[in-house]
Amino acid sequence: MNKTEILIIDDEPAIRKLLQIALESNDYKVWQAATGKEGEIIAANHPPELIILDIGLPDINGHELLKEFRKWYNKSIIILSVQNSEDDIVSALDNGATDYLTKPFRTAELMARIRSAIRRNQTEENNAVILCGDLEVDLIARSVKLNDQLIKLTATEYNLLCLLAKNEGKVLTHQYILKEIWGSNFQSETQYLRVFIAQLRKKIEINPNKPQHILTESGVGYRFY
Amino acid sequence: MNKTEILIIDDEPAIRKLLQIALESNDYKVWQAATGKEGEIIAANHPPELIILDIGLPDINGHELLKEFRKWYNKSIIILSVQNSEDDIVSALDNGATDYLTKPFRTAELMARIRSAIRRNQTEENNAVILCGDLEVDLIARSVKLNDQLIKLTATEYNLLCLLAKNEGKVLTHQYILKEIWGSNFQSETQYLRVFIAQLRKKIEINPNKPQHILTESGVGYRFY
DNA sequence: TTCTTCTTTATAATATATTTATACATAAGA
DNA sequence: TCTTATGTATAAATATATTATAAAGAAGAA
Repeated sequence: MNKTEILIIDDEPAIRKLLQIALESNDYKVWQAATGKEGEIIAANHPPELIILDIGLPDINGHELLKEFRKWYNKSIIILSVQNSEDDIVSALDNGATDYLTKPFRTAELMARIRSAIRRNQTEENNAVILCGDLEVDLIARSVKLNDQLIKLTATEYNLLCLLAKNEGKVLTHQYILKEIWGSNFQSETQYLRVFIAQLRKKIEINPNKPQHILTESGVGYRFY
Repeated sequence: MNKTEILIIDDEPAIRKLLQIALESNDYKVWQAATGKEGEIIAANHPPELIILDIGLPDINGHELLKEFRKWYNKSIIILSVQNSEDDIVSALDNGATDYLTKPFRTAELMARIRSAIRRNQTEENNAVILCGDLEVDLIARSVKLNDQLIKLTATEYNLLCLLAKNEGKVLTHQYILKEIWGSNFQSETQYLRVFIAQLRKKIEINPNKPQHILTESGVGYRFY
């Protein structure tokens, strides 16, 4: 079982330490950043399930940083602040903050608000197990079952299937899939995708010639059911 | 445009009035209940986008009521309370409350928290579907349904239908459609358009000879309903 | 190292979509 | 009524996309 990752962005070492201890004892994996810049880098490299952001950072205005995050990061962001001004709170919430707590905060309350925020992240899309007819994809165990029979997939095959399964019913374009699985330099390598789709079909379709799960949308991409 | 509906469950008439005025001036439709029982009935009959629940109701324990709601109601519930005890807050959040404010609250902050809670309810999927009688175009999934039956369209057919559906009721000229779908070098290829309109009609019209959705505006273009 | 497994590249066969062509239908004006 | 402009129906020809298959190359484990 992978631990849920949380990123703390706060310039006060004492607060970071306090949070770290509280979070780790609740079985979270903690990343820490003392500046906004550092926080952005860590978040980009290891997108966490939740960000705790101190609004009063030395290097960058917290409200601006929040807006920056919200351009690409859509999980929870809890704001910590010594400011208790209503304007600050309203502005942060309207810029997409999930919650806003003023320092000093009560640890148990913060933990409850963190649990609540993380719970809300878990929409069906990022569910732990995706069920689809005879097919079952367990995102935590990284296993795939067809009619309760374990199926062996290579890393690439698994990643591809996950991407499709997480977007059940949606057409994913070739370009999008290539970008997600191989990276943005591979967006024109449609052939890779074809080979791997064929391999996946051989493994997860009852009749690979008449696929039930991975459907072709000619000229556009693939769709999973 | 329908107003977003909010249900207030609070036994204090003064608070209800205060909230009603604040909410209505922010263009919400407000339902009110003075007891937990009443609140459950209203919520069941008119499921609101958000519930504001006073935890200290006379007829029923607020925490129990919250649990009851969470068995079937999965939109936002904001708790109001005179209690500022950490246990109360933690318990409410862990039982599925979206947020928790203590009375007296600051109106602007409450409004911001309401906006934030409602914003999170709105997944992209709810916004990107064009409904048109028996026809449904899902722009995210890139799928088209006729009477809830999935219809298979080619890339060009789909693009054409989208363009028409996005401009429901407007006449789109041949030239404009050709420019949008095929590019500006194809503005004189009226024949392409005719072929594809015919194909679309075959697929989305109950009776392609008497089209209900794609109407011909002779000499000008096409109009979608 | 050697063997195995996985990924990348390449090719022919097949399927699907788009374009082009032709015949027919309808309505408006001379 | 005939002509003309516009639209519909249909299908063949062409272009493009996809599948099936296999071999070459790369990476990893024994």
